Amino acid sequence: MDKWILIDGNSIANRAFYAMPPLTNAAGLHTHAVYGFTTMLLKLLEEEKPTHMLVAFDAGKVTFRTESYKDYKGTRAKTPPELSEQFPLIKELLGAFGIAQYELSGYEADDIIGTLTRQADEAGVETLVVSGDKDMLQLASSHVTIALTRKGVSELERYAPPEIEERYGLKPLQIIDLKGLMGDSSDNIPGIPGVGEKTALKLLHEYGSVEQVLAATEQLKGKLKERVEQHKEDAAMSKELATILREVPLERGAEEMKYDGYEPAALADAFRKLEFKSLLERLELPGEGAGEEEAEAADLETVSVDADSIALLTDKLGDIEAIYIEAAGDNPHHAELMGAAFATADAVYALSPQTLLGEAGAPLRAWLEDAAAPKSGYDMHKTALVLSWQGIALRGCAFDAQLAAYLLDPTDASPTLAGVTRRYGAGGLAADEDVYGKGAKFKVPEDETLHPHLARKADAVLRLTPLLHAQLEESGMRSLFDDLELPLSTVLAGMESQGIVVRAETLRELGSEIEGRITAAMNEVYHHAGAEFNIHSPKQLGEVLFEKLGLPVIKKTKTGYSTDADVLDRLEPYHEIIPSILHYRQLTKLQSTYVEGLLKEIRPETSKIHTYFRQTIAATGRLSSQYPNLQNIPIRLEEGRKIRKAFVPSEDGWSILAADYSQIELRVLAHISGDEGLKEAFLGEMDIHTKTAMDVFGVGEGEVDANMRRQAKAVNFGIVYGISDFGLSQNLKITRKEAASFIEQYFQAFQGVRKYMDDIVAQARQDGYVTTLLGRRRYLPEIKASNYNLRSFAERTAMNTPIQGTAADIIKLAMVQMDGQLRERGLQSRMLLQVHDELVFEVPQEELETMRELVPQVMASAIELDVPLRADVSGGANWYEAK
DNA sequence: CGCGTCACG
DNA sequence: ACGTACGTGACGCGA
Repeated sequence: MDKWILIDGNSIANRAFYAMPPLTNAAGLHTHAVYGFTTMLLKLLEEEKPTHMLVAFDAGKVTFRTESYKDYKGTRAKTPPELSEQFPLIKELLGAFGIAQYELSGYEADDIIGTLTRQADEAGVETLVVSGDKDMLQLASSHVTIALTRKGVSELERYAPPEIEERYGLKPLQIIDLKGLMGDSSDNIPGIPGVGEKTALKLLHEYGSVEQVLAATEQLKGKLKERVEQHKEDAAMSKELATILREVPLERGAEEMKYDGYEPAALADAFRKLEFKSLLERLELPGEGAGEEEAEAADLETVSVDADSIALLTDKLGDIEAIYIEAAGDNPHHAELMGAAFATADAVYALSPQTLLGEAGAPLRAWLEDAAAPKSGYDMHKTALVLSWQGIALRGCAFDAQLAAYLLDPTDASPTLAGVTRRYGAGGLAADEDVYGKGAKFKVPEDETLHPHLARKADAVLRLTPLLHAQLEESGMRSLFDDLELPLSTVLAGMESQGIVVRAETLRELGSEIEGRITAAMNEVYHHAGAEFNIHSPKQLGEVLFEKLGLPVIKKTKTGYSTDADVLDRLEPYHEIIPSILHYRQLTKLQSTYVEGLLKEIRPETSKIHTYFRQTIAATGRLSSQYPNLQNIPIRLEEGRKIRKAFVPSEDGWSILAADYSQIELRVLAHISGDEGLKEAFLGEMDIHTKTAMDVFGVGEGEVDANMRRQAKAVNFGIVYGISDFGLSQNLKITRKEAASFIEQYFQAFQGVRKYMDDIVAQARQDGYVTTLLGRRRYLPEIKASNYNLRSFAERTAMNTPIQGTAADIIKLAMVQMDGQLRERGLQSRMLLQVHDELVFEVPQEELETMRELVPQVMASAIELDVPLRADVSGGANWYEAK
């Protein structure tokens, strides 16, 4: 039995374009419409198993419809360039799938499909028409089903005549009459003004067709009668325009639509070109990664060395340019060394951990520790940590391809080496997943497989190095890389290896205290609810609050009722259960994340926690912290803040010293905007929120009360985030109008800031990216999107990134300088943590005075701005007391 | 594994 | 008419 699928290519591409989040490939080409199209195709192929398939496209602007009605589709907005550039890609992709495509000058896709469905009807072939356009419903018949996209692209709603009857009370052909009466603004089909779907359906249920309605106008009444009489011609013409042509002179027949399945290799090539990694995985290609990469590697001499043959490598230490050291696991403090490869200009050597760590590996280890032996690598930060756990202190890092790739595009977090290699045109490299498997299937392969792969990776680093160097140069980020990020990676590795002592005993004491209070809060909740349930389950909690107790629904999420803290706050007046829930949530968060979570991370031998600061994650240039995250230890609420008591110095008699920048983001804003009022405020060391309150509320310093200052503080936050009246109104629980007036007042007072916000958005639109003070870039392709939400988001990002990113630049500078100072002065004090605007040290008694002076001085002078930078310092026996 | 929630700056 | 504050990471739930 044959089965045809006919797809309206233009309609589906449009749907995919607007339904999918934007996606660009390395070349900056948008690919999300192609992506959406592809997922839909894959799903259709799997579910429908068609024997014939065709995608029809509109051809050109002039069709027989524009000939009869020149305004046809006249109001339709021009296809955005982000979409039109994707049509060639879609057509190429269809080629790779082996799916027929067709377009015919003078006709639209739906006419081609209309003609084919007529043929299908005549031949009695089961057919599915896929489109986003309701007009297609007119083609439905006993053999033809119409699938319309719903929400996304892959979710289809099927309409055969019974479903159309049920939904509209109409026969398929009456869909044409429906549109004739109501028109379609997207195609600029007029219809009868004032007649919408409701009226049109009523008329059709009574009279049956446009013609019959027009013949019976005397029976109509009032305004409706007037309108129909006046627009008889429009209605007739509209019906004509809405009629899909079913007699197009097609030059192709069913034979050309035959679909025999796709060639996996051809499709994989297409996906690779489009950078559809997840789809590539879905294909599950047999022997993937073998073919071309091996051909590529054939020219490469891979020498697998062991303890007996290591001289082959150690004789050539001076020639090594690039290294690649592989470890299994994401957490470098726990990762197991898998192997290593060393690349010279003409050969690559690979070896196993036993060889590297054994007696024979000594010269190699000495070379790794030699600061005078420059080496290029990929993720040297992680490499340094993995090696440090093996007692090897990596030195002489001259280049890091991962770090370079991050600076070149910081929105691509932790790109894989295979991805970077492909993107910068340094030849093919198999993806790790294809060699190692992933998730539960992860397996370290035999050396025969592993060593050539590692060799190719080291070789890829070697070939990437000059390419990435050139790219950095071209983008003006050489100094950012050489003088800041690369040195910082070493500083970070040092901090992480050092670790911070966390007292398990203190955490356990806190934990048992919290435990009792959790039980109490839980019982209160159960008591008020009149039943026991899982409070952690938003689903169950929602049912209790909004169904059982009948509280008003404030906000919904995709999956049901929202029960977040904001909602609960608003529900507080309605029921006594609310404070108990909030308290329960607060306590369980403390217990699971901070007491139990941190306890799991303490190494029993040393009582230390070693976090992993990630340098290539945040799009703004900030660091992030994992395993565990030590950048979000509680402080705002006293109960949580006590967790900090467990963070203590690693030696007796030492202190914890913490220093944090005061208002660094607003000072950065004052500098880059050049706003006079803001600069003056900081030059005079005024309280910035009070100053803002004075200007926004137009009062004197003495008249600013706590509430005004609080509101002004929120305005300042808003300014840094890329303000919107809605966001501010939510935050302050005031009306949008009031928020808007605050913002207007702010911009009146700080006109330099307004100008900065306008200029930075304009600049982002012009250049496609924004930069920080040190030249860090972030690309914002969506700044030109036609979708309002995407564009607004990009605009706020354009305002925020230079501020947050410059603050990140500054504290990174301070860290590198601080590390230098500690060495130069031969101090024993150690830098342990960075929390975005704060640095944490452990300090021996005799250096306390020096450090209390040195740290804020280095932080404040890390860079010179038009306003002073200030850092406040504080010390104590633990992190809690250093406040 | 995605989602909702919440901890931090 | 629409839906928004910026940047992260970890936990528990439930499909």
